[in-house]
Formats: sequence, structure tokens, C-alpha cells
Amino acid sequence: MLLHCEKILHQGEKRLGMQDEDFAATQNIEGTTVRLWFRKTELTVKAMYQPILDYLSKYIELTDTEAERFKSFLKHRKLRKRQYLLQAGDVSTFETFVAGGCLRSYSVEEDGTEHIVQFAIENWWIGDLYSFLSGAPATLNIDAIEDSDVFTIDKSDLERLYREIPKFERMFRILFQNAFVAYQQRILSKISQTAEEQYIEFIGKYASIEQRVPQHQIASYLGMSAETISRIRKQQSKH
Amino acid sequence: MLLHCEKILHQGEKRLGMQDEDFAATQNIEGTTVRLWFRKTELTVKAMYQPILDYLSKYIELTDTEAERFKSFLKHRKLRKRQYLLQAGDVSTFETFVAGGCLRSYSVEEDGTEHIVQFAIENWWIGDLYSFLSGAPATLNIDAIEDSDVFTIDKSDLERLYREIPKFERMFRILFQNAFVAYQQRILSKISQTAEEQYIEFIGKYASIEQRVPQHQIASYLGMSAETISRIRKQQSKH
DNA sequence: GCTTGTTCTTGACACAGGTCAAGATTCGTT
DNA sequence: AACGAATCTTGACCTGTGTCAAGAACAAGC
Repeated sequence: MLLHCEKILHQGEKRLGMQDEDFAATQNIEGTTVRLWFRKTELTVKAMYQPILDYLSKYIELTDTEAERFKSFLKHRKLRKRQYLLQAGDVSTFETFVAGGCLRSYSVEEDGTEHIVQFAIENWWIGDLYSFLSGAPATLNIDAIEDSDVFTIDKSDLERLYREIPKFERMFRILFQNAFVAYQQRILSKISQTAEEQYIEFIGKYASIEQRVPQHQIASYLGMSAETISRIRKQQSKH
Repeated sequence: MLLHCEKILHQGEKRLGMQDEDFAATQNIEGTTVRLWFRKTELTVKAMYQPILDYLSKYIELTDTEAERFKSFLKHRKLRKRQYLLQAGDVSTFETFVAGGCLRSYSVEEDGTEHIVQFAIENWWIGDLYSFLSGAPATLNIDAIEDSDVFTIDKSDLERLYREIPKFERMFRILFQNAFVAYQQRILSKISQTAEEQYIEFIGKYASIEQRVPQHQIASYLGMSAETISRIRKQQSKH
């Protein structure tokens, strides 16, 4: 079963935007043999759920039926770079698990200044939790920094999940607990460290993000100017 | 049943440090009539648990047996002003619920500078969660800003509680979830607001804390100097 | 009531980091 | 290959906030 098939081409035809990572397969669909092109990022449905199931297994053990039940609540979405997942003003009715790619949540001031609250790469959750819980309009925007694969789960489904399979209550308890520790640490860094110390800590902790995200967005996340980071880097390169 | 009785005095005798809030009662204990002085902060055992039970009822409904089970895991402690609940370097084996009074958690730099991570007044939890979860030595100190009443629960007991009564898993999921939202908001304030905006937001949100805690500690919590707060206040009073 | 410690204020001064503007570099698209 | 857009760097300058030091106001304990 296919998640996605952009276009069917004649044998040997070079597909527009064909990349090394792409691959092809021949399949018989309703009596007709067709050749299908895939992106590695366009996974088969079975493979598609693997990342999130692997992730779950780090926290709880599910029976096959429980896993099926969980999957039935998920919606899969692909996001193009710069595409919104949530815009401030809308009510957030879902939470989001990032299976691939990179997203950010941020608030925008009246004068247009953006402040990035969170980055989310593979195996992170992201959302405007306040809006999700309270039903108030979101104050955060969420969009994709790269082309991304995400799963969303709706509030009512998550609540049903908590009731039907209490293990999920446990998993999210642990998740929020860990997030709480991380955020407390982030606050401590923010109130006690210089810009340089904060930046060094960031690249130490999130090297993978630092590689994928433009500097000015990291500056926005850390609450400093892009120029300051540039100067820190210059300073660092001397030693 | 009494939680605490400092001293038995003759009728009419003025007790040392007697305060308006204190009260007295006559009771027959083993055939002898004695007069007992109480502080309002020195509650009877039954009344003692009331705050934390009321608190629980906002999140979950417990049967009497479940409530008893929960209470059996709690240890009650009284703390004098400035008394440590936890010192950096020790492993934190417990989490703490504040029934009365006010505590703070903070880290201390090599040069002695303190950074307050959290205040906790009535109905707040406090602890070094990282040490609690990982078993690593605490990096935070926790002490009492006022004379305080707290309940502690040990890690093994909390885990047993999660297993025996899954409702507690739910409650702590909700608690950590709310804490996460609050901390995310605090980070956003920290990366987007001026010192003045941060201070005004703080007194708006935590008026009760602002009344009870010295200014320089609020400054430490907000990551600014005490002088800056003093100047903001002066500025404000002009309007 | 006096003493001592703690908290809060005020002024002078310094500096980390912000802002603005202009180039340089890299990246994505046609 | 070549254009434009986005990113990153650099310099000049400015400002919010920190630091230090001294005094004032207040509170707590004997």
C-alpha cells in the first residue's frame, strides 16, 4: 500500500526533480502494471508508523490491538517548508508528533518581531498546549522549517486514549515531566548565563538543530540578536 | 489528637512569643485537665491533611481508602525560616507539597551568586526533579523563606502510588502539563520582554508572592538586579 | 529602647548586547 | 550559468541593565 504517488511515468523517463534517494517499484494495480516512483520520505503506510511506534516503546509497552487503536487516532500530514501547521488566532484542537523534518513554534509581536519558543525535530512533540487545553485562540504560530512528516492527534481522541488505555496517561506524564525539567534548565540558563554561555550550551545540546536551522532563528530562540551570535562565533574561531 | 504542643502553662500565664493568631483549649488527657496552646500553623492531624486533600480533589476523586493510602505515604515536616529542605550535592529522594508557608529552589554559582528557579507557596509542589528522577546529586538548593508546613513523598512511594492508583498518574500528568505551559510562558517573557515588562507581569501574576518575598529575591527569580527593580518601582510610582 | 542585620533606594559609572546599515556569502530557482 | 533571495558578517554607535558604594528605612532580637 502506498502513502503517496506523485506521478506515473513511462519506463526510463526521468522524473522532474528526481533525486538520488528516490527509488522505483513496479506493481500490478487492477490488472495494469505500473511503475511507481517513491521518495524515501514518502513511506509506505506500514513503515510510516514505525518511528512513532518505536518512540512509544521507549515509554510503554503496547499490545498489537492497543497499537492499532492508537494508530487509528492519528492523522498523518506532510508539510512543505514554510507551511503553517497552526496560526495564531486559530484554536489548536490537536497535538503534533514530528516523525521527520523540523518545525518551530513562535510568537509574533505587533511590530513583527518573532520569538521562537521551541524547535521540534524527529521524535519531538509540538503544539500550542495552552490553546489545546483551554480552547482559547492560539498565541503561537507553528510552521515547518523543512519539508516535514507529522502525526496529529485530536483532543477528543487523546482524551479517549487516556481513558481507554491508561498507559498513555503514564507516557504523557513522563513526557511532560521531562519537558518540565528541560524547561526549568532553560530558564536557569536564561537568568544566569551570558549570551556566549547560552549559545555554547545550545550547540552542545542541540548540535543537530544548529546544523539545520538558520542562525537568526537560533538567536530568536535564545533571545539574542543574530549579530551577537555572529560575533560569538568569530570570537570562538580564534581559539 | 494534636500535632504539636510546645509547652503547658498555668491558667492566665502569658506564653512566650504569644501571638494574636494563637488560641488555647482545655482538654482531659489521662485524667488530668490541661490547657494547651496552639498556633494556627500547628494543626490537628485531621485538619493537617485537609489542604492537600482539597488540592487533590481539584484533579481526581478518591475513595476514602485511596485517600488513606495516599496519606500513609506522606511525611509531614515543619520548616523554620531559612531552614534547608534540600542542599545541592545531596540526592533528592522526595518531592514536596507545600501546605503552608513559602519555599524557594535556587542554584548557587561558584562565586556565591544565587539564582532562584522557583517559589512555592500553599498548594505548590517543589523539588529538584532532575535529581529525583535520575538519582544524580541535586544542583538546586531548597529552603524555607517563611516558617512552613510541607508534605514529602518518597520516590519509591510515589511509584507505588502510580501503580496502585492510576488516578495519580493522571493527576501528575495534568500537573506537569500545566507546569509546562507556565514555564513555556515564562521563557517567552524572558526572551521577549524588557525588565520592566517582566516585573509588571510578575506582580500581576503572583501578587501574593510579591508581598511575602524580599525584592532582591524576586530580582533573582526574574534574572535582573535588585537595583533595576527599585528603579522600575520608582518610575511606576510617578504615574 | 537600643543594636544589629536585612532590605530598599539612589547616584556614578561601565559594558554587554542591541540596532542600523552595508557588504559578502551562500542557496534555491529558472 | 545567472539571478534574486536569504543568510551571515562587520563596523559604528547607542542604550538598558549591571556593578559598586553609600545611605536610609525597616524589622527582629535581646
